[in-house]
Amino acid sequence: MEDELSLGLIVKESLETRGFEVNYCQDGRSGLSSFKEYKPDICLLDIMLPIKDGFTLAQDIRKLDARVPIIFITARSQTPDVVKGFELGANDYIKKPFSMEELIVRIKARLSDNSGLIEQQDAQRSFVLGKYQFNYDKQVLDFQWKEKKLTHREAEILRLLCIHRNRVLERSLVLDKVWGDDNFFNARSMDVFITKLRKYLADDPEVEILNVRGIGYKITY
Amino acid sequence: MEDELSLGLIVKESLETRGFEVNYCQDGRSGLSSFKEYKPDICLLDIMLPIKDGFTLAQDIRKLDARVPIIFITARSQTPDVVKGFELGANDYIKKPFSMEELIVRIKARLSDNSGLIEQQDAQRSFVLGKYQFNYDKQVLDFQWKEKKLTHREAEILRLLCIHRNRVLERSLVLDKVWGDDNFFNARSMDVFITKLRKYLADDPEVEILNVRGIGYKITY
DNA sequence: TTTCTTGCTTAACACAAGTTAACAGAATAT
DNA sequence: ATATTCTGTTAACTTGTGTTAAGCAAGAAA
Repeated sequence: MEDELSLGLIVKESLETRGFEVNYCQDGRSGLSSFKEYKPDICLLDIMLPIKDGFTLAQDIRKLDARVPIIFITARSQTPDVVKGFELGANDYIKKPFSMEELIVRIKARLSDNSGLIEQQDAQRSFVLGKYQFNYDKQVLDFQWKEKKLTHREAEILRLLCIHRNRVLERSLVLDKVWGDDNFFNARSMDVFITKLRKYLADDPEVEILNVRGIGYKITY
Repeated sequence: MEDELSLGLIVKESLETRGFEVNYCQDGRSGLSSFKEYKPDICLLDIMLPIKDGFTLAQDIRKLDARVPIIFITARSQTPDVVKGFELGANDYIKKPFSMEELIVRIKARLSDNSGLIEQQDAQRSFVLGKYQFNYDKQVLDFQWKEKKLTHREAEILRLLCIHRNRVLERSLVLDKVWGDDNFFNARSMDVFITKLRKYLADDPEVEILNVRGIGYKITY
């Protein structure tokens, strides 16, 4: 959805070259009906559009979809315009002239915002360790019929180990992620947790938490 | 976290004038330790910082927290710098010179990205918890044929837990939202409510309220 | 070997949270 | 007006969790 025929077409074609599917409209009214029809993943709007301006279009789109990312791409670079853009629910505001590379990283940034929570859920939350089954959310470690309840700390450390299966997990990374502070005492505390986890995992000799002296730990299974 | 003493201070003071709480660091290393200590809602980084540059700092922060918004504010406006910034996980990239108004709307835009889903869920008033059905407005918890009436307090706490499903719900947040005051006695009172809720939810072992020592509770189902 | 460092293990400890019951005030019923 | 029930708070005691310390074991360096 762009104004100047030439620039709009250039953007459209550049994006298509990089694998984006683009719906290009030359005025605000057709922009809105195109939005309704195609339900795009993201909207790039100019402000100065014929028939219905970009600000109004953004408002209309927001009424239909509170979450779709809206980026203004416009020559109107005055602060009040930028502020208005954001206040109408835009997620970014790019001033002309701009480079295609910058436009693309900004598009990707806004696309990935919305998948943020999904990504988080993607982060693995359940693991099979040899004959054990570990569920991070429930904080339980199952072995055959018996179930061992883990504390939050235990579960966090075990999850970090599992995510780094067969690779070295640095002590400092665990300390920063779990304790938020890498100091001597927390490091000693972590030793204690490693001992506990090894005890819990002792029933299957295939599963081992190996030490990498001076660096960290590595789980193998 | 800024470089030029003067500009950084101006930004800090402008933001404070508008009610933001600002932690200003003059080099990358202190920026990182300040991040660990204060867990800010958003990070504004310059690229050219003494000791540890802003790109590296951004990477370090991303390792600790995959979701906190990071905005680069910098004089380095070349496209490759912008691209690098976004690739390291930045959420916006503002080029100097900029207006405070623009900075503020961009900060707000990034802050609201992350709270978007939470806000939306804040409105949720009815939940399915494993085999239970919980209606916040009616203050009832249904299990199969039987219906348990909840008190207002019980319903409020259960709702907060549900909204934060599989995430840790901080004690202080509950105390502030439900009691309006986070003190020792209210905290003990909250313990009693947690015990009650666990009893009510005991019929489905899939539903559990887990404790996270020193922080709060997490419901899983 | 000796010496130094790093990691392992156990136990004691402090404090956070769990449980139960008694209590007090408010709301409701008699 | 009085009794009863409901709701939330307070208290006392128990249990759970994470930290600290101390001694020992294993590796690396001298």
